[in-house]
Amino acid sequence: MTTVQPSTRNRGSRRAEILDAAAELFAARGFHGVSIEDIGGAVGTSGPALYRHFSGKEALLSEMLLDVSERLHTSGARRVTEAADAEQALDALLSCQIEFALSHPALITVHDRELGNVPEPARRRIRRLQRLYVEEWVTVLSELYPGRPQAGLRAATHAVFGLLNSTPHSAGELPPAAMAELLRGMARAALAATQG
Amino acid sequence: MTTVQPSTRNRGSRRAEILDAAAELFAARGFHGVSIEDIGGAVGTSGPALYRHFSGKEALLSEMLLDVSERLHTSGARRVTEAADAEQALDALLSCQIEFALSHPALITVHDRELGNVPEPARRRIRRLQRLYVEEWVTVLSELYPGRPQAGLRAATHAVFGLLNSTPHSAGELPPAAMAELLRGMARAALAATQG
DNA sequence: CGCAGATGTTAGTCATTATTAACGTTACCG
DNA sequence: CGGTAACGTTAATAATGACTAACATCTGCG
Repeated sequence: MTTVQPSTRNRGSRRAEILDAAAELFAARGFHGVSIEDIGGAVGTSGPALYRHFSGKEALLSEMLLDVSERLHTSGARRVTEAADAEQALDALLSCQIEFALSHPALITVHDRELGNVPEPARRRIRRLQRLYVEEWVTVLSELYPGRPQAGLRAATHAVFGLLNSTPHSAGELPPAAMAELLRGMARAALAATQG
Repeated sequence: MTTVQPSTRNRGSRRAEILDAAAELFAARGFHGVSIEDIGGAVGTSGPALYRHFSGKEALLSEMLLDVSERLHTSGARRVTEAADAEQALDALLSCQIEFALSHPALITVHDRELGNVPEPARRRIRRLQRLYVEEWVTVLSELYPGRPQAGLRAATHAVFGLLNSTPHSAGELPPAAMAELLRGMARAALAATQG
């Protein structure tokens, strides 16, 4: 009855659709709280159809987190090299992170909750990308606030991530643009306060 | 063989022990990623022994989250009423939250991840306590920074929670006292930057 | 002593769930 | 046309896991 033209569809669009749906579900109920059947249902197919696109549930999660880590890291890195000075570099990092957090809250949520469920080959790669991303921030901050110990800057970076990623918890309190400006201002001030 | 004196034990100490172990496990692997068997194993008994202390897995989680919400809310409320002015009240709130986050990272983690798995009678109570706690912050902030819209202050409060609760992610980067001071300074600055 | 209560244990039970198997269908390509 | 690749479907299968039942044990108290 409902005949959707299958092969006219964009190549790989199905994979993306599944990843999106899974991200929402994982964010809402946690990796183990979501069944393959749930994910299938969310994209209109039922259950085992997923195995035509992913080798398993863990592989799906792995790909999702790997993609997020890569996007954050590479877009951050690119914008930093384009920046004229440390001040602008920090602005670029803040923009990237805020834009991502506001437009993909589910991905952000899953990204910092579910690493523990990623199996080992991929886990290491994701960790490495996360570490590199943090180091981008620390490098910029070191240049901007010289003389402050790296350990403190690293902790401050994590704290700012926590601040920026709070977005999913305050869903809809403010319009996105206002939220973005609020977060940027708070993050900048928090980082500047890094030294007592 | 290994005979531990059972009834000489502190009354209710077993419950607390179980709650502690469960908090660690839930924080590490998520509610659905932990089995009753796992929790039992973590306290030296095996599996169904838990049902002597809790009516089920969900009840265990409910009690855990209810307790956290209550402790945050009531200790915050008490210290706020003791404060001489809004400035001191904010300091008190910051102290409570930071102390709690640093000393019970697992509880903090579970508290803001697993509300969705709490069944309905308790869910509502926890939500109410959380809302009240946020309102304590917003009230103090309104007094401290008059003229700023409540919606912005609410969003800022959530953002500061995210900042302070980042503790589990930067485990051991800094000694606790230094971490506490760093977080306090960053949070204060972030809140002060609430207005553009 | 002998019972009560608190706390465990092991062996079911029953549902859920990831994954695989076996089997269509549809569209394009030679 | 005929075949093949992409994509789905509905049954198994096999494991896991929450919860219950039936059965100890041990302490303290009358």
